[in-house]
Amino acid sequence: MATKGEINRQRIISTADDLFYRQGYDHTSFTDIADAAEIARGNFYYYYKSKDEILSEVIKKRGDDIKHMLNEWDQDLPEPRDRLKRYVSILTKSEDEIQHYGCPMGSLCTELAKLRHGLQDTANDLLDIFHDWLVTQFSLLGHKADANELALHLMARLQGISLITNAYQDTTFLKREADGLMQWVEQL
Amino acid sequence: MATKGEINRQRIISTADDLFYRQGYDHTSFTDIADAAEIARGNFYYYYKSKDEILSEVIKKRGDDIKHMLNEWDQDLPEPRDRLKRYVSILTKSEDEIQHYGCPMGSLCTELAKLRHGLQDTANDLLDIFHDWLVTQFSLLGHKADANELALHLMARLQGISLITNAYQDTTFLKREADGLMQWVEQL
DNA sequence: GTCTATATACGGATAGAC
DNA sequence: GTCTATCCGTATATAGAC
Repeated sequence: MATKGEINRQRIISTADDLFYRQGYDHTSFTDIADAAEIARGNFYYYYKSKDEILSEVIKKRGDDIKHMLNEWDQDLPEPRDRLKRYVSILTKSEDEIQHYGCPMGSLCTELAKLRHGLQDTANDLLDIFHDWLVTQFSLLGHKADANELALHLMARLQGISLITNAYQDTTFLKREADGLMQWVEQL
Repeated sequence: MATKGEINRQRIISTADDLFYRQGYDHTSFTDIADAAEIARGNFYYYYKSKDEILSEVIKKRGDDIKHMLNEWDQDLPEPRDRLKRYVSILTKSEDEIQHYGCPMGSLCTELAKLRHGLQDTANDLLDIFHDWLVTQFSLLGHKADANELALHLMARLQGISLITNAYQDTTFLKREADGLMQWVEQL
């Protein structure tokens, strides 16, 4: 049963999630979140006692979302090679978001590193979820010995492509690189 | 002749340059810069009329620094392949900075995109300086037709490696990827 | 649980004495 | 050119009426 309080808590977190992605964590104020979620600013602290706590919940939510997505991929795609291709296709499937706001994980990790924020390690857990899943897929493909290296390599490729696409606000490069990565996965 | 005013202007910009890199632009206050440069906060506006103007000057300085560096490389290294290797070796030569603060250009572009800052295009000019230089080197190497693609590809690789290194605060991956890129340049 | 009003700190930016 | 004092807006966070 979803009480009204739980609905409000969820709305705060998903609104903050969206705004942190589009504007950055530090640059997003309580007023921004309150206005977007249509919840009075003062009423806010009834649900969460600090901005850090909201960030912590946002990261937790993102982790749950990623795990849920990877579980779906595992169920839909029995072949590890198809799963890796699905991973690469994140680029083309979310090219509009990447163009305007970059990668949600990558840009958050970059920002928290500059802020020397205490939740930096927590944000890295998001990278680890993908990393561990990729290691599994590369291992299943018969690259057990260098699965860790391949996983990090592929993640870094996606991060670099996202960053350049976001900086130039243009998806031409992204499309070409996504094609190249698909062939790379194909030939593994 | 360097007047005292010019020395102060330079000190403000190079202090801001350093702090914008390590803390981010938005997160760096006038107080931070004033304290680090040992110049009174009020005295500050005698030299620059806004924080944006300081950012603009910092970007200009970074551009000048990059151009100067590339000119030196051109003079020291007659072979385009050696020049490309020198570019890749940025990673290992500045691995400590990358580990703690990421790539100065990449992290600035990422931040300005989130802030929807008016100087975003100006920051992209820094990327263009490298891009144009890389296009020249790939063309000289006989890859004139796809020099643009190769240049963007290589830049994105460095950005991805820098971001992952910065997030995990570990240079193991960077060293391995730098080796891989060296081989890639060798086999072109 | 929800609202208004407000405390407190710090941001960028300015005025004016010296 | 250099300093102190200060304006004004906004940030996070809290108090307390309802």
